[in-house]
Amino acid sequence: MANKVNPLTIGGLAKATGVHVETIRYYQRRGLLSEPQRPPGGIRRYGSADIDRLTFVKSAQNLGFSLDEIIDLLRLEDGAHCQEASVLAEHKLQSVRGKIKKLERIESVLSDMVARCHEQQADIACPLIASLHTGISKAPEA
Amino acid sequence: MANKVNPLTIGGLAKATGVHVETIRYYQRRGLLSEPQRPPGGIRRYGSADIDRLTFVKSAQNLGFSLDEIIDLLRLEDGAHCQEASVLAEHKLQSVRGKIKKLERIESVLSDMVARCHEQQADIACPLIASLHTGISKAPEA
DNA sequence: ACTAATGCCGTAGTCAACTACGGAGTAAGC
DNA sequence: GCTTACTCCGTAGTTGACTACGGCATTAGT
Repeated sequence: MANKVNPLTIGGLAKATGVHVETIRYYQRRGLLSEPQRPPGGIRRYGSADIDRLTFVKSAQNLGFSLDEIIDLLRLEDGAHCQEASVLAEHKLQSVRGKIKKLERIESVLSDMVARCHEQQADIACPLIASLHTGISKAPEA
Repeated sequence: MANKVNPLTIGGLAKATGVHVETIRYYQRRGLLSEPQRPPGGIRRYGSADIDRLTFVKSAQNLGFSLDEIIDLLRLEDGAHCQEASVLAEHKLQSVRGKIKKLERIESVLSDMVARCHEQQADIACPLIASLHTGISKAPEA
């Protein structure tokens, strides 16, 4: 009973996209992907539009968008809202840059600590442990 | 009934450290902070050792350690296990560097997309939305 | 025609790190 | 001595993104 344009079962769609079946069903429940009509007493079929949609979701997710944010992006999906979409993307860009800054601070503190551990020869106390007691690494929120 | 060495109630400890009362109690349940003896029919009191401990936890958390990892660090807290501690820190350092790399890739893709949105004048389609459909931004796992 | 594999569907569980709630006991200020 | 605030304790709810389960229907392969 395979449709010509929508040849895939949900399992096939899962294989084609690398997205777990249960995750696809979860996305449908969340409204990220529509559920095709189910032929009376039959099985739903999926096609390239669905693959594309899942690709979109995964791409956006890889860029750090949450599912809720992706729902927003999907509302703009026709490309007629470039302005709006780029505002969302700029916000995300700011937050990504904030996270990078924070991680870089962490990196420098951590590598300092590790370096001091390696330098230390016959000292008694571990400089890493000691540092943690002083609250040295407080990082402002991103 | 305030103790000379341990003058703080749990609420005072919360204020002194900026850690929510319920969070302190949660840490006690998780074994990150011990519960002082409760005088018969009385209330627990806390002191500077507890402040120090919470500072330790928060510092480590700010460095990206999970509570489970912090429990490990606390086992090494006496400073006699510098070697072990620095192994944990080096692992964490690797993972932090991985996260930074991944975020930097995301940053460059996002800023590209935003830039193309801004350049675009009379085009029809939004380049940002278009990019998301191609799965362009797939980032390898950290 | 029969069987193994899938699909469908609703509900429930997972993880991490909290956060909230409710009711009873205790402490502190006036 | 009264009132208000705080403590104690166990349990349950939250968030985000899934992941699993169970039972029945349907489909694909032989």
